[in-house]
Amino acid sequence: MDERQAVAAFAALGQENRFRVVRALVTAGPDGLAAGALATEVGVSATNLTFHLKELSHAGLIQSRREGKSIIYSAAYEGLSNLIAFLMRDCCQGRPEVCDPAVAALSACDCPTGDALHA
Amino acid sequence: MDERQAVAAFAALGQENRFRVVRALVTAGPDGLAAGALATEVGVSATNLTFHLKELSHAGLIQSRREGKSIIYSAAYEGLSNLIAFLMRDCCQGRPEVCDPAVAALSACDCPTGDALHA
DNA sequence: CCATTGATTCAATGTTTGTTGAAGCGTAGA
DNA sequence: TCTACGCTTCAACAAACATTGAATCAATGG
Repeated sequence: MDERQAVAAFAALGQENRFRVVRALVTAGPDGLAAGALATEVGVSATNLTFHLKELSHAGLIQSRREGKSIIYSAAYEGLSNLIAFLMRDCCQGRPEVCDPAVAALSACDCPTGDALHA
Repeated sequence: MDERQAVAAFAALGQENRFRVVRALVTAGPDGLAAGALATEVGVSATNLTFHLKELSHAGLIQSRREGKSIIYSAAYEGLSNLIAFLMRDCCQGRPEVCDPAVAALSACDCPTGDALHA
């Protein structure tokens, strides 16, 4: 991930409705959510949602697939992790002030990666 | 850090010139850089830089202090790490697809935190 | 084939954001 | 105190962004 992509991803996340979309999709897991369900959950019109979904897709943070009449959106985990990795690499630079708290947060997390850090 | 703050921080980083400012300040370390030096390094006018610095300061990503005629800006490490931590907590949710690569990036990093992970 | 449902495209609009140049404020040195 | 320097404030403007409603497209069921 280069600077241009990272900035685009940050810009995509720097909008309330888009951020909520990503959050909802990450929470939903790999199965994702249909556009209609997303619109309801986030509280925006279908038209407006489409606009934001395009933006997020272009930033590599989400992906979509058709399933019958619905279009299912899901989080692009790789894009998200690349963004975190880029942020850490960029901020780390020999300074634990930034990285340590991030790792601490990860350790407190309930996921397998967090568990591994406990060992 | 709540959602509102996180979105503001992402929006702040989602602009090329602002992103470069943060990068330059993180690289510069705790000593920071004078506004003039920053303007030169990022390649924007003094007026424009002030605009972006205000934006970043308001997002909690940088801080400033006066030193003689100059005003020295420096990275707010706490704000940055809070952002990373928030992103990881929000994205992790029991899924190693996101967290694992981030940790891998950290491990490859040359900083003390990365070194600790090697052990 | 027609009607219906789910989602996108299009055009229009109001709002926010980024950029610029001129003017102003604070600090330091002569 | 006068001048120079560094940075910020202000006002103005252009560009980008977010939102809306009407029209359109794709898939399904009767």
